[in-house]
Amino acid sequence: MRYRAEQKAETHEKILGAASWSFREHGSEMNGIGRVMKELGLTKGGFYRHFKSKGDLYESAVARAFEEQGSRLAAVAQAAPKGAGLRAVIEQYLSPKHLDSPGTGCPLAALAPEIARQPLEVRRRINQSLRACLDPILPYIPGRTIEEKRARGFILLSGMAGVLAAVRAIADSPGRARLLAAARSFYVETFARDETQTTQPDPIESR
Amino acid sequence: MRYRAEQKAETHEKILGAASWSFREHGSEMNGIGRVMKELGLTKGGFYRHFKSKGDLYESAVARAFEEQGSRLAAVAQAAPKGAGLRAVIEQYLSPKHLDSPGTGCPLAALAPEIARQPLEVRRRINQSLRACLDPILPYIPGRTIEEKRARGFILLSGMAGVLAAVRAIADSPGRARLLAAARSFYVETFARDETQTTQPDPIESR
DNA sequence: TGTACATCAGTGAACGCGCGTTCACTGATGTAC
DNA sequence: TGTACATCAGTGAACGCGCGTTCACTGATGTAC
Repeated sequence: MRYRAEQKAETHEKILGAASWSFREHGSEMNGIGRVMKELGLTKGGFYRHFKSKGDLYESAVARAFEEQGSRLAAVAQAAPKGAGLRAVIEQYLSPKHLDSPGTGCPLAALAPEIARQPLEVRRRINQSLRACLDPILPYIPGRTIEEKRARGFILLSGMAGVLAAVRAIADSPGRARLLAAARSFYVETFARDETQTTQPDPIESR
Repeated sequence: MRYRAEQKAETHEKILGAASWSFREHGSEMNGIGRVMKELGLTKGGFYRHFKSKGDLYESAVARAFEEQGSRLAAVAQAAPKGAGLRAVIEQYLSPKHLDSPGTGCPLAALAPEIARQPLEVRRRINQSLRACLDPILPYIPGRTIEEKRARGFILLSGMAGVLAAVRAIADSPGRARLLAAARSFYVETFARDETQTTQPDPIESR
């Protein structure tokens, strides 16, 4: 049957969204096209009207996830009080909510080693969106050149992603919460201390 | 055919070693029992004389990988000049060699998100070996209590693992090297600066 | 010391299963007249 | 406005494949006598 004219674009978006969630939540290998399509109430045969292959979907879905993550970071930074943008970003990133919802969270924390195993061509495309994901927080990062800011932003984001992934791997629940809180303090102190001290007087100092 | 009495234990070790490498190099889902056994010149049917299931192998191999990583960290720290143990650990961890050999490197950098998706029971067992992996570097970490040292050690190791995994995901080779070097400087400065200043006079200060 | 037997690490064929992908088909909608 | 036709998003059965797992079998070695 043929549907409304915009239907195809809508379905395409729905597949992308569901896959973007599913890949982050379960990893690429554990989650098949069939499952993604079934979640949307569709059959897997129709998938190939929208994407060339599973690899094509993976590229698009992970790239999309990085773009979404970038938007989220930008929104959090902008919503924060003046001079506390980076701190807000760190606190959101290392929050219990982000810890418990990998499917809607940062793709770096959910998929980094898996992305590293992808062929060069796939990594190249994903790298572009990773860079785009970093851009929104660069204004909040100290550094003389844009390259310095980029490097420091990358170190911050990948470090936090590592902590998040590692804490997710821990079984003991109170231990998780404690380590996540300790990491939050550490990253705020290390990356956002200057920010809160110099740009705005802030009576409540962390630690 | 029956082999020498010690043969079984030897084969068991060989499977464990090959799987430990293979899981880190290719991830759990992309690497099957058949491939691991074939690498050893064996057939996959014989696998079940040594392990209950693939999951059993995964647990053992990842735990083994963490223990090996712990030994490596201990060796690096002990081989370093007095007062530069942590710095040596960081420089080894964030070295180009470690970057290019995930199969023999830190399992946290190669598998963290995948471990996070494992059932609770598996994570519990792996957590023990993760903790054991952390122990060797605790003496080099500042902190008033053992819990403080553990938290700080965890933040250091998981942060570096995140950086390593993220750099591995980058396609551009000079960019990789540059970011890895920047991360190395950052972690040395942030975690090992006190060490080189207080415990031993060191004329060459990083940065 | 020599012989018969039990053991069991490893073999290789077979299994059911879910995967990614293909394809003939369907039928509601857009279009041409 | 009404009718005939073309389009193509989505269906559902089928495919080959590699996976994890099972199992009857093999045969060199250890052990009992």
